[in-house]
Amino acid sequence: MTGIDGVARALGVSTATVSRALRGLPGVSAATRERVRAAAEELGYVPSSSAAHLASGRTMALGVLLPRIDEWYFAAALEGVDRALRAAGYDLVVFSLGGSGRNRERVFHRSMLRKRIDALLLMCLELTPQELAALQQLDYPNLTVGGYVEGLRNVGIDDDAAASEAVEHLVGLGHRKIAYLAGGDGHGVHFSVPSRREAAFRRTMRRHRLPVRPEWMIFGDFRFGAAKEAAARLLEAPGDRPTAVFASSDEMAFGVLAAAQEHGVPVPQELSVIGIDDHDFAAPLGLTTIRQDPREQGSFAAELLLAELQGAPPQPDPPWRPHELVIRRSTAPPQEKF
Amino acid sequence: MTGIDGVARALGVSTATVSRALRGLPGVSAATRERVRAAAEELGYVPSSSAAHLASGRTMALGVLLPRIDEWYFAAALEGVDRALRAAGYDLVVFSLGGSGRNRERVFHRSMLRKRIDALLLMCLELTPQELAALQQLDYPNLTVGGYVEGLRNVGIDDDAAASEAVEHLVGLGHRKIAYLAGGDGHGVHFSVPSRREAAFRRTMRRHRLPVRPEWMIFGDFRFGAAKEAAARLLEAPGDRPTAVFASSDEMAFGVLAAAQEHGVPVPQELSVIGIDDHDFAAPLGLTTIRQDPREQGSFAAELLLAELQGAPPQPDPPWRPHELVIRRSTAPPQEKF
DNA sequence: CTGTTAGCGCGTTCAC
DNA sequence: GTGAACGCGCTAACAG
Repeated sequence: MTGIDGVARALGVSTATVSRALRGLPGVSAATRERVRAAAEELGYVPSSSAAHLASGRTMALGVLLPRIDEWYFAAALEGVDRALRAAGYDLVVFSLGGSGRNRERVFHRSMLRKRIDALLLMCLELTPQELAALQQLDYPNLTVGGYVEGLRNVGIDDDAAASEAVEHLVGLGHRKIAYLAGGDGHGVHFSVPSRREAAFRRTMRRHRLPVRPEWMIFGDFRFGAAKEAAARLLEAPGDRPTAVFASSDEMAFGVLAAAQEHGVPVPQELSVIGIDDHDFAAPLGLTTIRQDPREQGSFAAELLLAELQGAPPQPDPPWRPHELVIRRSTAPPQEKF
Repeated sequence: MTGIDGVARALGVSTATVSRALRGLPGVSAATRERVRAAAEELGYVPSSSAAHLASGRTMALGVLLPRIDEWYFAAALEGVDRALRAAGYDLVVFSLGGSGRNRERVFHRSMLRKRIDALLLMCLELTPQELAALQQLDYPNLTVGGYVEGLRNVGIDDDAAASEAVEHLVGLGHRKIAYLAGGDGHGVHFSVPSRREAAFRRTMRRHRLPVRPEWMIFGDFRFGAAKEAAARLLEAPGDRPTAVFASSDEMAFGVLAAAQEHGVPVPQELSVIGIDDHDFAAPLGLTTIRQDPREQGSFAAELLLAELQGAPPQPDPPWRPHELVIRRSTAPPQEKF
């Protein structure tokens, strides 16, 4: 709990010298620097981030605002962010909306504004105009990851292309009767990814002159349980059945697989299933999917922000992060039934 | 970006009055208080947490140190912590070891020590004696959640009892040939939960005079893929086959279900499966399990720490958090084969 | 290469 | 009920 002057006094040098030595700034002889390091180590001295912030204007911390932590994409992206920050000596401050829109106001008008962070990452959120204004007023360097906000730069995959490639894969296999399993709005926290993917689905279907049947547009809220139930209803419905389902997330695709299994519908013989994500379970379950890498996206976004904090010119338009079709056992040509 | 004196000047009062009014301290007339509030709102004033920290000694932030963010238990517990903190106006600083032991040293000797937090939560970690000493020296109020560290208080379920009840359930159904699927050490970050559960398994088996067969003690590293492969090897092995598997986490139990399905082993007729967690997928998949609630555990732990920060006497020994057997479709009496 | 000094923006005594 | 002044622990600008 020693302060900087404790170290300084112990060595008979000034606090400025200690500060410079410890931060690797020039203007300190190698000998002094070593003595300072040793003394700091000895005394267990670590600078106070608050005092350093006050004096320097930098908090050495980055904030992440997200809808909730306990969801595959968010947790993985957060891990990626943290990895990048660690490498740069930054700390991570997390603001979760906790799955409800309730405390948005509080977050935007209290926590975030307490000058605890140097930059802000928004994860998969849509903002109201007021919130956007509040954000711009703070003028932290900021970035969106995995979502689109008008007027903010975004890091993530090209959801249009990704969804479109999924459909192309199915169509290429010969499918014409394709159902779409839509994701939700993040438990009360609207975001724009689901609508992009759905729009891409519709567009691609239209391009191939394939019908988009309303009863085959089902909703799974990005969750296993809900997706399984929706898929079960789809499979139980009388009349025509789709030969393929495009689930707009892997977790929902798993729900489709579970429903198909319970209904005795063999995959891929009678039903092809494709997802988006390449969730950890996808490979062992043999799910064909469009892979994305949230950890990489988080790291990439954090590094972009860190570079700007270190004076790099803001990159106006970050490149799409890669996605890739991974073909496994859950998709195959449709089996004609006469 | 106005400071406290901006507000003070705008009203012709002193900064002390502004500070008192905004924090709800006594000694301010209702009228002045309201004028201050209005002006602060108007000017968009929010106190700097760093300055407040320096002046008051409190950061109004809590730190969480965990092995990695992107795992079911950790992410959910973190969400619970965040919920409790939000309610109390605290911020959350996350230190992830990122799945490797590499940066432990850095975390313990730099980040954590930068006086950014008022208290620290350790999630599922084991500490070296040196680390424990470093921690005690910091003398933050601290707590372990979901893991056991000698000398620190722990919040979590009674893993002994939980694992034991799982075995009792199987034994009660008539199973005598029970395999155990062990979890790993958190990707290089040792922790003590796996060994507790395994010990409880062995003890309970012994109590019932049931054999613990080495070839039925398999390892799944707490992950779906690894668990599925281990279970597949178990099912393929020549000779006797267990009638039940106790997986020490739900995610691993899912791996067993997947392997059983691929090998045409019907669950629960020829194989009963039980897990621990009550993961989101457990109900839709019909998995019998021992439920725990990591969100609640996180909230509970955070509230304990917050109470102590507000002067409550430290609770020496937090009560076990509840767990509960949830019986679903994956367990049944063994089917005798003659 | 090193030391001195002046704040950073607040909370907190004391006075009044 | 209110204000003036001090200091939290550090960095940055300037002197030497």
